[in-house]
Amino acid sequence: MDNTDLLPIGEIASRAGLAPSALRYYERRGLISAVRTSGGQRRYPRNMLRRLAFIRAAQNVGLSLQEISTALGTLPAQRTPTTADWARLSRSWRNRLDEQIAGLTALRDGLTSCIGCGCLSLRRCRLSNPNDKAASYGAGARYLPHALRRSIDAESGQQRSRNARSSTNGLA
Amino acid sequence: MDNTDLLPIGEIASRAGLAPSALRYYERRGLISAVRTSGGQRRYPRNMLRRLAFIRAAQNVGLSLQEISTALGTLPAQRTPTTADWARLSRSWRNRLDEQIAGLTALRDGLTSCIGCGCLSLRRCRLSNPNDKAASYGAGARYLPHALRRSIDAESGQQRSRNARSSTNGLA
DNA sequence: CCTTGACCTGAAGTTAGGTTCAAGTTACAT
DNA sequence: ATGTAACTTGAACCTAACTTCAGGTCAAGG
Repeated sequence: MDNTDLLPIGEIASRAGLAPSALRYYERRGLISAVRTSGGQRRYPRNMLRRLAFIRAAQNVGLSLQEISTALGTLPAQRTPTTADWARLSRSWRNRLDEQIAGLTALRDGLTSCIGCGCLSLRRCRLSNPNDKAASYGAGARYLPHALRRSIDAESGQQRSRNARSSTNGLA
Repeated sequence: MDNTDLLPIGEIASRAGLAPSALRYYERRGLISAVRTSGGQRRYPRNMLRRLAFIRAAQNVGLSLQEISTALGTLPAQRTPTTADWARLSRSWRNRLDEQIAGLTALRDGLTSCIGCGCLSLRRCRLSNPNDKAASYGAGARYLPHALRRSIDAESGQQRSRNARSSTNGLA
């Protein structure tokens, strides 16, 4: 029951439902660490499973490894995190999930009315472009979860350079 | 009002809220096409905006370009798609969104109870690994939208090759 | 005619989150 | 002592959905 039992990477990976390569990758990214045997092999304490579980749960909520890394950084450095520590970290997920759910619900409802009226991609449709006015579209999409969002006000920007304002009409 | 007014790529892109490079990319992927001027420049009819709106809406629902491409392939080849055509395509999105919403809701509710009991990553938590048994985790995750899912039963597989069965216990 | 902004192509680069490979080393059961 | 499964590393590769770049062409106003 003492934590002197250290597990090799394959064992930990298997129990966490991850590939060993993923654990090495996480280590490179600074999300986890391991002690080493004299021969250089990684050994993990059992509570690493908690950390890995947290990482997976966070990913499922839609957080990037970057965000997860930041969150993990707020854990106490020298003592083993308590359940309260983990709970604190996961508390903020709720809002995120609420937002995601709200966004998808809005999208669904918009879609439903579109199907009802057959207006998809015609004027007055929340899901799509008005007939001739640019990009007022996407009103619903703003509520979408980050991982689901594409091409709307993303930092990879779709009309940020030249040709943003083309000619006949602007951004409406 | 006749569709002899053909728009250049910058114009169409701007109105659709996309980058010209995205349109060229879609063309390479076979999602759209364009007529060309004698000089080889692309010209798009106005109703291309519908198609682009569809593509964006579909992406927002979480479909990949591959899936969208398949869907577009079911449109009538020689006539201009009607609103009914577009509505048919988008009808199936509803189920998808319903599933996504249900999945996120389940995840949120699981999270809420986890926060309540402080059990995150301990036994009996729907969001995380049981203390010592591998990967029964993910039950909730299966309901997650494709774009949000990672590392659970994805085709990029996390323990599919060797070391799937490590030692002390299997997949539970 | 001439300028200039928009357009063309193919190839390469980008980000995220890993996986796969090659070549070599370690750990442990027998 | 030894066989072999599991481990090590760095580098290259992977998918998706694009963007960026280089080098060159087109279109339209004046």
